[in-house]
Amino acid sequence: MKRAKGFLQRIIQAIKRGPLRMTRKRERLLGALLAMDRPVSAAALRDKAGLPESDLVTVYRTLEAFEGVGIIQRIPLEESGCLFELTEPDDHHHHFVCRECHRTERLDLCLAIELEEQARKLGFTQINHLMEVYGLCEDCQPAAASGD
Amino acid sequence: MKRAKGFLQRIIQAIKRGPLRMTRKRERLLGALLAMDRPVSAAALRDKAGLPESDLVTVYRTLEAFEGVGIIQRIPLEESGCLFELTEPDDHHHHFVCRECHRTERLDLCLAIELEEQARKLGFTQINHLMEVYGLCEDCQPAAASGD
DNA sequence: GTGGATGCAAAGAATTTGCAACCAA
DNA sequence: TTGGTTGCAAATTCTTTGCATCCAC
Repeated sequence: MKRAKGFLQRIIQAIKRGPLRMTRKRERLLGALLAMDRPVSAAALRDKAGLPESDLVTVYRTLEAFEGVGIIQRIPLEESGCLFELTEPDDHHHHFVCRECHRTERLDLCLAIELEEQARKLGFTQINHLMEVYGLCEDCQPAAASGD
Repeated sequence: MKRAKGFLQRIIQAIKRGPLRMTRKRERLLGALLAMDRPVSAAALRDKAGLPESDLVTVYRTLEAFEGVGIIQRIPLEESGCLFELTEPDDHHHHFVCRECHRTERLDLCLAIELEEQARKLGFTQINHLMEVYGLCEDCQPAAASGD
């Protein structure tokens, strides 16, 4: 999943286009997101960015701000919580998520067109959809014991 | 969405088949679920069943038990929380959910086969998937004011 | 009688909010 | 200077847990 060259530039542009400001913390968070290049939880991101525990609030606020300019996508986990992924503004896609280690793989199957059509027929507007696949990845298989 | 005649009987059988017991509270909750015949939150179910506020714990425990025998399906909401729906044991389907009033409509489109195949290819096991469509239903449209 | 069910209180996780101090543009 | 950003503490929401008591089978 190597990023295109101008990715970071486009992201910074997207941020500065709005009323948002680029601060040192945001740079670090952005750097960490780019370095990891995979969806992470808010806490994991904070750690990777080298921010102290108390800064979880800043992480959430930053992610929310970034989500607002379309460069962060939120991936709900099966039970609770979610992961955040740095994406190009119009790159819609879903994921396979390991429910154990949270490793994710990109999923390029989507029913957006059909779902929105059906939803509109039912009278819905401002339609949005969610689709994620959960399972145990190769590294998290239960030790194949007796027969469980 | 009228239920088949023997629905309640099959449900009670499913419950008694396991180590579960039918108690007065469970009967009331089951009755409320049947009466509403649509997905509801734990709190709404408690109210509909006429149980006191303090019984939310019992509602959650009951729903968890029922989920275990396959007669309850959980529908995650867009932001947080979820709805619970009474279903026949093998009736897999998804939903359109109004993010405002939580009204839901059944969605009979599903990519289960494709998703599981792709997931297996990636080395995943114990695969599960989630797909829900959110929007504003007819009754919850924003008053079409100026141009917002 | 026995083991599952319930009541009450309290814990828990993830995320959000309020407000004063701070700093990027 | 100005208004977005951050720090700290605390609140919120939804859900789960512990444990003594209760009741269905």
